[in-house]
Amino acid sequence: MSTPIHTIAQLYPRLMRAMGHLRGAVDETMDLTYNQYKALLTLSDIGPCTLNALSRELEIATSSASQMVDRLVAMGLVERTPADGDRRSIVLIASAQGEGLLEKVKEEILRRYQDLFHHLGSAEQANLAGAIHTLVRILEKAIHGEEREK
Amino acid sequence: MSTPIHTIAQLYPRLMRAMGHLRGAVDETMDLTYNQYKALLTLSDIGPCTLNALSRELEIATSSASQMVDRLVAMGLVERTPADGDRRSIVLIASAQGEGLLEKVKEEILRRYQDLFHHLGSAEQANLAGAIHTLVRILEKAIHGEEREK
DNA sequence: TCTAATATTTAGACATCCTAAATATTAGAC
DNA sequence: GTCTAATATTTAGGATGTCTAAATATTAGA
Repeated sequence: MSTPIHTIAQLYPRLMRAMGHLRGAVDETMDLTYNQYKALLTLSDIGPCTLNALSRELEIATSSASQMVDRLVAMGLVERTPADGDRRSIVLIASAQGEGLLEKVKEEILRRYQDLFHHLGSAEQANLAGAIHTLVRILEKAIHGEEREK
Repeated sequence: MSTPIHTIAQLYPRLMRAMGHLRGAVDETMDLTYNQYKALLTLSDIGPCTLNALSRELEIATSSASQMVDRLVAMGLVERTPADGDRRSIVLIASAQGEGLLEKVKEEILRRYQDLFHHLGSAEQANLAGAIHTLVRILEKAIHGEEREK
């Protein structure tokens, strides 16, 4: 038996390692840990939100998100303000400094990828970009479908 | 400017999140942490090796690998034996139990992926498998090229 | 108004990672 | 041949990131 799903499961370990290298390229470009980068980026992407919403998006416990935000606030990258309307809630936003850092990291990632991929011919670069695009599109579709089922 | 590399850098956050879901599917299928799974799988893939070789492969400090191996040995999944020839070295191998666990996890990942992807048509499943295959092939080529430069 | 639900934080525990230092062994200069 | 430098691993101490459970504060609803 060799369905596409078998192929995917079989490729998973190699995919995992290859992605590790791609992530390593990101790690090297910043002072943040990868999880801090992920949290800041998520916050910037989804915009002002509560701690609850952020923890749901990151798929971690609310208490973990609380501590993560503690560190980001201490670094001046995120701001905590009380929500008006519900005094239990707080509103989180990426600070101007946080947004600036994300911008800088984005540029550095680009430079790092140019180093990593400059050996590939332009056809292979285009194939890679196409494969990533396809992967993201289909995975997002599958994940979205799964979430609706719950 | 919009080269393929720009596209890749731009897609990176979405790729990271989508891959997170794929990894989540793995996490749920086992009692090991993800890092323990990764270490065990790597050990199984590269075969008997020293701690140094394993830490290089996992791209973590040797001392971190030492602790990781401590836990895997305590669980009976890995065996530490003194290397003959160089008494400073040890040889690590995945135990029969460790290999058995990897086999079981592989089957469970397959089941999990069948759930995750069953909504997609077979054409989309084939596209996804193709994209992953392309991604792995090209990333491994780029990484290999980079390592040679060092 | 009192109880239950919701939003966040705090506490305690474990895994993972790091750097630096300790230990043991081997290799190489001389 | 011996002494020093390099190598392989472990141990120690510290930071982050995660969890569950419990504490606190506030809101919603019977």
